[in-house]
Amino acid sequence: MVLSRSGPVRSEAAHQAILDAAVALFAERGYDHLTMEGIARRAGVGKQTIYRWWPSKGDVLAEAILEGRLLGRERDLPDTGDARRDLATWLNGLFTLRASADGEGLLRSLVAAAAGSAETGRRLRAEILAAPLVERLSTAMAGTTGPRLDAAADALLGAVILRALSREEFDFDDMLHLVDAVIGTPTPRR
Amino acid sequence: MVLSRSGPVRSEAAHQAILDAAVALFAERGYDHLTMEGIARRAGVGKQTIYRWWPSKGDVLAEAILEGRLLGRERDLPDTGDARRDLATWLNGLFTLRASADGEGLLRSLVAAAAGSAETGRRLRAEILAAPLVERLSTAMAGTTGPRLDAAADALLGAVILRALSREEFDFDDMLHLVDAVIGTPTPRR
Amino acid sequence: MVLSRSGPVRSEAAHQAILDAAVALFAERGYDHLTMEGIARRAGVGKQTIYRWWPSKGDVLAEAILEGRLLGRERDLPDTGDARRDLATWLNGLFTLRASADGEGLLRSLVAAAAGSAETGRRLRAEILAAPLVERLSTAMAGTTGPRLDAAADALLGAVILRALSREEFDFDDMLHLVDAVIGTPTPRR
Amino acid sequence: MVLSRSGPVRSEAAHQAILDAAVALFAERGYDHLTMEGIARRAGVGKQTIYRWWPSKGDVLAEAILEGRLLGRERDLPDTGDARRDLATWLNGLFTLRASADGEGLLRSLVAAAAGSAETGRRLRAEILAAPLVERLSTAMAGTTGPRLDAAADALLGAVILRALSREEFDFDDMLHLVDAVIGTPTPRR
DNA sequence: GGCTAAACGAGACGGTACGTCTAGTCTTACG
DNA sequence: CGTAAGACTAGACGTACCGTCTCGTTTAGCC
Repeated sequence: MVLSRSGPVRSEAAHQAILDAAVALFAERGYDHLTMEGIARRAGVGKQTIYRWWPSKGDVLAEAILEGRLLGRERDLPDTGDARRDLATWLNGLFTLRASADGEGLLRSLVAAAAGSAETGRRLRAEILAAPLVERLSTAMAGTTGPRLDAAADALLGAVILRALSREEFDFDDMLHLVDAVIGTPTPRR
Repeated sequence: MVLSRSGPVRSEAAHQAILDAAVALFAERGYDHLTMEGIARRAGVGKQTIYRWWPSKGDVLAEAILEGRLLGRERDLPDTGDARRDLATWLNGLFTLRASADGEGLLRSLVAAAAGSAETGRRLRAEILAAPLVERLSTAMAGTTGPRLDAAADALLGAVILRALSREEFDFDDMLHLVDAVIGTPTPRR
Repeated sequence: MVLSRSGPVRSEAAHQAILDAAVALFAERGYDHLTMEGIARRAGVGKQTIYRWWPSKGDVLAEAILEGRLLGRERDLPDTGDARRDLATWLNGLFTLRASADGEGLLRSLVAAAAGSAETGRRLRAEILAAPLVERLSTAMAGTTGPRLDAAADALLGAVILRALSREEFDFDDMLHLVDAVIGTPTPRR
Repeated sequence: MVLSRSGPVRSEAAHQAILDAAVALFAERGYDHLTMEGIARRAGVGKQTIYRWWPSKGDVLAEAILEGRLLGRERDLPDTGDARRDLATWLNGLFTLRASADGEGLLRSLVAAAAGSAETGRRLRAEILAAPLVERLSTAMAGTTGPRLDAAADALLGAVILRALSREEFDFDDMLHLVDAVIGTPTPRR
């Protein structure tokens, strides 16, 4: 028999409003302009209601990512039959993502969030690398599995992150080189 | 002929004290506990003296990195003749770096700094990847050069960064798999 | 016969627990650290149960005063035959009352309560001045009655309150002077 | 020679703006609706600027009283030659003071402030009782001085405070009785 | 050697956000 | 339907830093 306490239950409306607000503000202004106070204001919610359920802004964001509110469609890998180009396209898409307002890269903001919040960090890797990427990569690498496959996935995503952090320009060809370096294309041109 | 103004010149003592303080505080408490006010206090310097020469705390840190005050010795690649193991050792060292005080990873703090400051971002990639790594990698990859070589270097460092952000445990073997995935060791033993 | 309503009736246990808690917290920490939340917590009672029966913390306190839970014994006037000294002793006792915890004067806390709550204000004067003081004063003032007697009582108690608010030190002699000033002792020796 | 520190000096504009704001808000809404945040907002000042110079809202108010911004003119005693009536008039004026907005008595608010802040408490007694009252009282009491005179002054002001706290109605005649009780008018009528 | 001007330490300023606390209302499940 | 529990919106608390702006003091070159 369960020792269930009485009393009101978590408000789903507030829960959703908070996630909505967090995602909207994150997309508009980036991670370090994201504030608990701002989220509460936008969501029409008391600050305490946020602190009651999440310890930090990073964790609010982490839940939003998990629910696919951030990076929702960007995780879809194209499938043209050419895995090499598909991967490069997907990586380029990730690299190119912009937050609408001031052009601050969304990926860079996501990295800032990950650096500041353990939960977001865990999810950044887990969610983005999820099934589709690893699967396609496995095929492209002739059935490689296990730690070696994971390493390859980390290498691809990590390289894109590093490049986003560096603020340099990279184009589609650069992403192709990256894919080649990782899936080990036999004769790299040039 | 120079139109030289009169008056005192930049105080080298203050300059060094600021960098020292910034590095010390960064190592002790990580990037997001690093504050301009704290640096000024520790350095025994007026805040204005910092703002006069650097626009943000990220840029103070960037200069410290450039001068090798951060990651000084960690950038040295061991040379045992086995490039594969040397690279894995070096990557593992980078991954393992801890800030002394509260165990927050130094690499993760560095990433936070890079996410917040363009200058630090530029240098994170440029300084760490500098000559030694790329050179050794080139040898290990049978003379590969150009964008493909850069891609390989990005992949290695990026993967380590991603793994640091994820807060998961990775050991030396995992780093070996990573190196294998990138330099394309022919027959990876599982 | 009374048309009695159905359903549960006011819980006497809760009622008493609330008053007990309020008195205890008031004595420990003074009026402005007294909170509805704290009372509810200490009494093991829902906040709503308090709000259902009292509009403010001041009114909870007011009821406690009425029931003699606060200032219970302090209202007893000594009776040595010397009304002048008896009154001074009683006033001095009132002035000297301390809340146990941090030494904040109980009388001062009571005044804070009275300033914040009409009900407490009413009772502060009515309960403390009640019968014994006025009666003794009447005797001491040779049978004075009516508004003049009330004024004298107000003067005595008010002066003590004012002195408590001022945080200055007053001793027994000062209280004697006060009594003399009000009951009009013929030749005050300096 | 004074060891004076360098650096900016206290802003007189901010200082005055804060006192102005505090007085205005106090008069409008009473002591317990007075907030540091509200003062800062109204004064156009950062909260820290208030906390830098005063430990609590009570102390801000205390300074305002000292400067005569509160109770400025109310401290003037009329002088018609009839000390008894002059005193009653003055006491009645004090009792009758209203804060404009919601009718909460100003004197009661002042008492709340005094109960909460040592500095305000000290000044409530010291400033209001200052010279004029004591002097007039001395005359009215046939040259009485010293502790007995102080006691009489405390009795008058204290009684008015107590009456303000009690929320009962008192009229001019009641104040006359009070004065009579204290200055010892020989034959109190009725 | 006096003058000018910038760099310095110190730190006050108007602000924003923090994370905590309490107010008073509302919701749920129990008895 | 009164209750214990506690979630809700609202907003004040006092603190920490932000980046800017004085202050007076301390150096340089320059006349």
